[in-house]
This record gives sequence, structure tokens and C-alpha cells, in this order.
Amino acid sequence: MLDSRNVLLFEKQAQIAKAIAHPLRIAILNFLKDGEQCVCDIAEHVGSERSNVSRHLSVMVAGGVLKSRKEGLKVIYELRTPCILEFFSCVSRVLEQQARDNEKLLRIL
Amino acid sequence: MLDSRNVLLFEKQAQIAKAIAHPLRIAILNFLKDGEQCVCDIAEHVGSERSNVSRHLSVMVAGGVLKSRKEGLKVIYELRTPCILEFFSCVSRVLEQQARDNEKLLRIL
DNA sequence: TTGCTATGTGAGTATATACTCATATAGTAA
DNA sequence: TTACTATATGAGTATATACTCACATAGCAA
Repeated sequence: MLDSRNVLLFEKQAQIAKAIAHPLRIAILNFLKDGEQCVCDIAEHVGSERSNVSRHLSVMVAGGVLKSRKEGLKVIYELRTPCILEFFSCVSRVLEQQARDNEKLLRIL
Repeated sequence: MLDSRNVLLFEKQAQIAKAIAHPLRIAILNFLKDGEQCVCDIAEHVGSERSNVSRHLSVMVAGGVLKSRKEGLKVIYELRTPCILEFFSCVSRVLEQQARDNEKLLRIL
């Protein structure tokens, strides 16, 4: 059985995973891969309301995935832990595997 | 701006991330790290209803994180892509970074 | 000061997710 | 056949999340 120490750890890990688990947030992470950006430019790039983007950004800050700083009127966001990007290389492998399995299935049918 | 090809990719990636983003599912992944298991043993290990665990497992199968096979009455689940575990090593680094930042903050106060 | 811009947040709604209980299905064994 | 076990799923409820619109706040410039 699980002890309470592990339960706490799993909750924290889930929070980080949740911070990534949304198409818009993944689009934002991909945009920030090339460098820090303000909310307005992020919103324009992903094609969504600033208020909505602002909320998604704060989810990622809370999850520890992004950090921010003020610069005049603007708030600049950037990746806090570059290894987040490694996650996407694993995700690519999962997708490749799925594609291979689908191909195999198609050949059977 | 994003093109529709990217939007589709981000949605697929988000599905995979969502498949991981739950404390119970992370507990299950940690349990399966050491080898395949049936639903009943997984449910006992994580301390939750079998019906609930069964649903969480199907979320992870749909996300491509797990695969399953029947063996008599039992259904055996196992990790499909071991690199999923790398994600948790990145998550550990995020948590370490958070801990360091908190420490820094405490020293200021 | 006033006016403008960038960001954040409250309120409301819509949708998605998690959980429980009851039931259905599939396989085993007598 | 019947009885039992493991798993999956429908229905209902509770909670969480996403989104939009309106408004508040903070900083810049005139």
C-alpha cells in the first residue's frame, strides 16, 4: 500500500503534469522554447484571449513550469526547467508507437 | 500563428499528458514500473475501488501510456513506453527547483 | 492630472473529470 | 447447468477546469 509521503509526492507530480496537460499550454511551451515572451505576444501567437492566456500562464507558474518577471507594463514569461522539453521527446515516441500499432492493425484488416 | 497541423499535434500531446496528470494514475505508473499487474492487485496497492481503477487504466491505455492483455479472468496492464518514467525524473528536478526557491524566499523573510 | 496599454481577476456558464453504486459481461470451476 | 470471480460500464452526483465578458490594477506618457 501507499504511505502518506508517497501520496503527497504523487499529488505534487500530478500538479506539474496538469500544468502541461492542455493543448494551449503546450502551444505556449513550444513558443517559449525559443525564448521569453510577454502575455500579449503569447496570446497573439496561440490565437486566444489575453485573459484566458493569462490564466493558463498562472497555472504553469503555480506548477513550477514557468517563471515570470515584470518589465514596465509587460510581464515576461519563460521556461523555468528546460527538461520539460524532454517530456515532449518522450511524447513523440509514444505517438510514434501509436502510429506503428495503427499501421499494424490496418495491415491485419 | 499556429497552423492546424500543430493544433492537432498539441491536442494529441495534451491527451498523453492528461493520461499521466492524476495522483492515482501516477501511483499506478510507479507500481507498474516494477512489472505488469492485474486490475485487482493495482486496486489493492493504490487503495481504491476496482471500478475507479479500471477507468483510470482505460484513460492511460487511450493515451497510449499503457497496454493490456487478457489472461484468463484477469486483465494485465503494463507500461507501453518506458520513457514515461523519464518524465518523472524531470518532474523531480522541477520539485527540487521549487524547494530551492522556497528556501531562498525563507532566508529573505 | 488624464488617457492609454498590459495584465490579472471576479462572476457566470459550459464542459470535463472523478468517484460511487449497481449492473452487465466474460471466463473459470464445480 | 449454476455459482463464483475479475473487469468494464451506465447512471447519477460532485467537483474541477476552461472560457468569455466586464472590470480592476499597475505602469507609462502626455
